Amino acid sequence: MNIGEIATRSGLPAKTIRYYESIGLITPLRDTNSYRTFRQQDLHKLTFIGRARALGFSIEDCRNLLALYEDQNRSSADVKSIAHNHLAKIEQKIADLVDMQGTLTRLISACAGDNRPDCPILDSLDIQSR
Amino acid sequence: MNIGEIATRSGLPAKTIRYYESIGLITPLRDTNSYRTFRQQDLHKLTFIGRARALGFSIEDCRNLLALYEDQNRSSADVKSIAHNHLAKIEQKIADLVDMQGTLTRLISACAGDNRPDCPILDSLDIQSR
DNA sequence: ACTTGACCTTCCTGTTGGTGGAACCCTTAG
DNA sequence: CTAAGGGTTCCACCAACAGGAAGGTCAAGT
Repeated sequence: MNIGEIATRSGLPAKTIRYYESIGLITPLRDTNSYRTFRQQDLHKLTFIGRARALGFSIEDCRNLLALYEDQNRSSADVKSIAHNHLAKIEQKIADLVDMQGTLTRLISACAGDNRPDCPILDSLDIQSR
Repeated sequence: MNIGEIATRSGLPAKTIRYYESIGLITPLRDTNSYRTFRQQDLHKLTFIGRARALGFSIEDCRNLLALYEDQNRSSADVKSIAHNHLAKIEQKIADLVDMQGTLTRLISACAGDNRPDCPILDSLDIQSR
């Protein structure tokens, strides 16, 4: 398999796949013409990474998850731990964003949104108003 | 005011303030010794930017909000529009994160988290399982 | 006058996870 | 023979800073 085909099959852009190779996530073989040659296991890994990334895992998390994935002697506790830490970060992000959402929603609904300059949104950002 | 003092007063790191100058958000004066000299209006702007950033606005949004803030002939509709677009992005992010949260929560609770290798988290990332 | 320490300066690098483009090579069909 | 559509490397860029090196400046204490 050349990079174009594996890109289609894995759903990842060829650029991304080259990048993943450059950071050592995958190690495709090379043909005599210097083209990358991907095996089934590479497709496997790339699909795995694509799914993990879709769940928001960082590249470093993906690297660790891949290592566990390939380690038949792994403990599921290690996987769970990575996932748990990741979930905690996501929940923190959600909390932060929901805070912003609340404030913005309030400000937006208080703003007339017409051609006059008065604006509670700007007021709340201005030091004067506090 | 030197950079240290305005950093304390604005709550922003000196590094960040220098960065904001480098991208043209603020334009402090310079003393003869080449030290930056900040006026009250600079503190004002930095505080404004800090609050906008805390609401998740991008630097470019901040730039536009600052311009509107200083434009006495602004229309509040323009401010509201920026805020509205930003809110939409935040809500999209929340939705994405909540999706991840749901999937992760399900997977984590299905994972034993013991010293055995079997792991539904890895299974769900593996192509085999679909 | 000298030193010490706390400021300040610029410049360069690294972060995360890629994307875009240039310049060039390889292969195959018409 | 040439053109299209692969592939290759390398370099630059994005956001929004943070860290650190190397050096200039200032104020206080001795």
